[in-house]
Amino acid sequence: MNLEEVARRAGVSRSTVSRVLNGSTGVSPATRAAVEAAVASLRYLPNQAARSLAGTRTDTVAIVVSEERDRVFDDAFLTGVLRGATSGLAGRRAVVAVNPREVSDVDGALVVSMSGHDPLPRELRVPVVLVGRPLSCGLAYVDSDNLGGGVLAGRHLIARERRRIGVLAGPSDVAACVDRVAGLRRALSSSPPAGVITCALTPDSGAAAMASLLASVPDVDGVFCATDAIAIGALRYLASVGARVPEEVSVVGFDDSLVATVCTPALTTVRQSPDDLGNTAAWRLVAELAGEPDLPQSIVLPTELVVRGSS
Amino acid sequence: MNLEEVARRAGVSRSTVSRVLNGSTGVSPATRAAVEAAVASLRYLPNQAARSLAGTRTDTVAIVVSEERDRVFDDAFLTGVLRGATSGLAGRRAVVAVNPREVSDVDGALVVSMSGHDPLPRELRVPVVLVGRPLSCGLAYVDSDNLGGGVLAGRHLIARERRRIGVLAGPSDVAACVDRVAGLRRALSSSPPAGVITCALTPDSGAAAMASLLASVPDVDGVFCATDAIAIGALRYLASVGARVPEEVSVVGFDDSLVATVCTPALTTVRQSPDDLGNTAAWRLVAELAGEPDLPQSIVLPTELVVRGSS
DNA sequence: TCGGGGGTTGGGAGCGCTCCCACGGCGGAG
DNA sequence: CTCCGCCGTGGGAGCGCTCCCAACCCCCGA
Repeated sequence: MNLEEVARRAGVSRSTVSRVLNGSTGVSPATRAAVEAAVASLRYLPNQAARSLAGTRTDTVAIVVSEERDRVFDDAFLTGVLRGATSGLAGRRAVVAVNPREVSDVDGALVVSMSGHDPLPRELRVPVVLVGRPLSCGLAYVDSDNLGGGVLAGRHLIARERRRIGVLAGPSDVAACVDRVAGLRRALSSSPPAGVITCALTPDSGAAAMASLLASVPDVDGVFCATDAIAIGALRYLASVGARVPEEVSVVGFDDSLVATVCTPALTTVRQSPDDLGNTAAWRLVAELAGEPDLPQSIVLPTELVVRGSS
Repeated sequence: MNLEEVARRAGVSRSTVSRVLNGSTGVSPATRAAVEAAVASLRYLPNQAARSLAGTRTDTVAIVVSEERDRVFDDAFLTGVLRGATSGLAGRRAVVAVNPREVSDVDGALVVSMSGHDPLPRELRVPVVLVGRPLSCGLAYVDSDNLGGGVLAGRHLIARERRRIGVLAGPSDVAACVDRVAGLRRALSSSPPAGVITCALTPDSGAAAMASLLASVPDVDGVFCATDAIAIGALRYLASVGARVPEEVSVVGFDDSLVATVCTPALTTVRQSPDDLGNTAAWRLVAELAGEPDLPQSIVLPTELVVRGSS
């Protein structure tokens, strides 16, 4: 089943069918109708390989998940982004890859990378949109309003009359964490945090960080954690030393992952929407591929405070 | 950059380069080395579109995530399968799709579908391997040993001297749930469950199911939940009515998702490995595409009981 | 010495499509 | 009425590769 057959069926030429199938300017309505009828009755599907070979585009976009370290991504974050992205790709094929080097023959790429300094996106010779703000390079990106979310968390802790606030900040090379903590600092401007501990993005690391925070600031009464995973560890440690949450210490996380609703007490956190992130990034990439002018270099999606029992 | 250039650089013909790049029988060692050197120095990457067009395969596999209902999949399950699958695809490209109808121009497909009766895989005109046992069709599949896991859970409840065991069974058209419950029944053969409630795969639905189980079997002392998500709801409901877990009621889940470690008490559950599932399915598909004979129609991966505080 | 065969290699054809140019027919202007 | 220009259409070229067949070379046996 190829163009030629459709053309024969419609009583026109290959070229005309191609015109109808594509942008198709300058085809008379009658001809167009005939072609469309032939396409429908033959259930014709264009051969993507031939299209790519002859044309200048592949109608394929790479989704690169750069997961260098162990499971830095919240699984729900990743599936959300993936789900949003695939639905926003407007008919283009999505090839997923873990390694950007594997990527070739695509029109563009969506790169989900936690590490803010990842040089790999630059090596792709196609338009790239990042999911998550990069720390170093100047590529287009879509990100949650981590700074604003941090501000919300900070204001909330202040409203709860917390005065000795500690921060479990996550890694210093993860832009999202950096921004979240920056937001908190902004909200706390008059009274800076009593202690800031960097840590990895796991509950265990969060627990360890909570321990050292408590060691250096024994009277801490509020803890802002850069991610829910860290907060889970913090809660666990606090419980293990008998500190009451939220009476003695308020704990606020970030992400609103599923665990935030399940832990005890349920976690006050800042919600972001991974689906929207993926979807928006896909939209931005598609727009760029379509040649739309004046596209924003960065897009920031709102975050929202969700108050639960831990604060 | 095309074959011709590589050929010129290596001082051979297009055909010879092609031979080296592919299975390549009958190329002299010297020639092969020259070609490989040229390929390397030119950083040549074959054009996938041209390959697909000229050859009989596309080196592309579809990963179809058939997520009809709302979020039936545990996110961690999906990311695990995806991660495992992409790494097991042996260099083939993976295109992800939500709808099998979008899929064309692929050599084969991996279908992750919760619904056991999905007719869509059959419509794909390529080899298909399912992740998860289908209820109706006879396609090749890879699945966790849900039955065996159910048996482990049942034996565990018996060892805990539970005698009035209830089941929150999940939906009756989800093969994994059906199998898990069947395993439990097998372990409990001499004393069948005191009550079986079907429910959706969400904590809320689990909580509601726990309520009706408690209504019909007030003295229930053990609950087997077909998934951790259901178990979370059950725990929540039990806590809300003041039932002590595990003293009065033992609760066992299935999946060993992250929440199982976070809830209170931590959940005894059956562990499966989504990564292995995806990886094995990919391997099976690749083997079939490579024409390997005598491939198993079904592959079942082991599950493992993880005992925590809830039982 | 000559012919035959196997191991290597080269080149043509063609996959299905897009792009581009050329061609025919029609209407309006001169 | 003729000429020009435009709209709509057809067909050639060629994208980069694989597949197939033919050509070649060298070594062996007769």
